[in-house]
Amino acid sequence: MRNPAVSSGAKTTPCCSKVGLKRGPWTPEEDERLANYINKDGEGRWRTLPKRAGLLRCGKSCRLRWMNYLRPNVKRGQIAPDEEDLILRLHRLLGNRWSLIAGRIPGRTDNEIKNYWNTHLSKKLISQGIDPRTHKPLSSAPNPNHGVVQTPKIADTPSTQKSFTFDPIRNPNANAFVLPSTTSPLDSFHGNSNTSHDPASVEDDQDTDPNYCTDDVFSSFLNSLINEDLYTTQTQQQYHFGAAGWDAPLMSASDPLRQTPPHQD
DNA sequence: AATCCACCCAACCGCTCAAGC
DNA sequence: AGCTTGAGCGGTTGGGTGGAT
Repeated sequence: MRNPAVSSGAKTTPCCSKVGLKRGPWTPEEDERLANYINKDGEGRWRTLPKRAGLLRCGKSCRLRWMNYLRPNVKRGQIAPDEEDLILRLHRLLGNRWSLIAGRIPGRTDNEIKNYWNTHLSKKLISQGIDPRTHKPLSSAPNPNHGVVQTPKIADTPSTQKSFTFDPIRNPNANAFVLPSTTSPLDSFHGNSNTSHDPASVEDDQDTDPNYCTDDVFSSFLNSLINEDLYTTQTQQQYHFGAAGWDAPLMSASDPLRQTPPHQD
C-alpha cells in the first residue's frame, strides 16, 4: 500500500498538507489561472501542473477542481427529475460506483452525484421505505440503523459490491466485467440467476462464466436502461406504494427495470 | 437581533492500480 | 522483479448557509 507521507522520498513532491501549500476553497484568481493553463497546455501531469501554472496547490487539488468545477462541459445547478431517475437506476445496478454513474450522465461529476445521493436520494428512498443500499423495501423488523444514512465501506456492502465485479478501473481486465449473481436486477439481462460468483475469480471465469460479458455489451445494456424512461413513465400507474415500499413490481426478479420506484414529486 | 442547529456541497484524505523506469 | 510516480476512485470532513428558536 502506498502512503505518500511514507513513500515520498526526496525525489517526490509531498502532498499540499506537508509543505504548506494552499488548501480550502479556490479563489476566482486561482480558477482563472488553472483554467487558462489547461486550456492552453491541456490536462495531465497533475503533479507538476501547479508549479507550471503558478499555483500554490497540490496536483490532486488542481485535478479535482478542474474535473468537478472548471471543465467546460460541467453542468451546474439543480439535478433534473430525469437525471435523478437515471441516478436511481444506475445506482441500483452499479452501487456506489459514482464515476461509472457519472459517466452515464452528461455534464455531471462523480462528486456531484455522490453528494446528491447522500444528501437527497438516500433520504428520499428511506422516507419511501426503501433501503438505499439494496433498493429493496426496508425490513419491518427493528433496525438500529433505521433512518440513519450510512455509507458503508465496500467490504460491508455485499449486495452492491461483492456480487458485482465489473470494475474497469481496478479489474486487470479493464474491458470486461462480470454481472452480479443471485438476485441481481440484471438477471434478466444475462439470463442466469443461480450462478454464485467469486469476485476474485473474474479472469478465470471469462471463458466459462455465463455472466461474463464485454464492456460494449454492458454499455449497450446500460443505454437500454437509460432509454427506459418513456416506458417507465407509461407504466408508473402499475406501481402501488405501500407502507413497506413499492409493491409487487418492485420485487419482480424477471424484470429489474420495473423495480425502479417512480418519482414522488 | 442573536444564537443554535441541521443541511449542503466543495474539498480533502486514504487507498488502489497501471505505467514507467 | 521491484520500486516510484501519476492518476483516479470512493469515503469523509468541515465551512458556509439558511431556517428555527
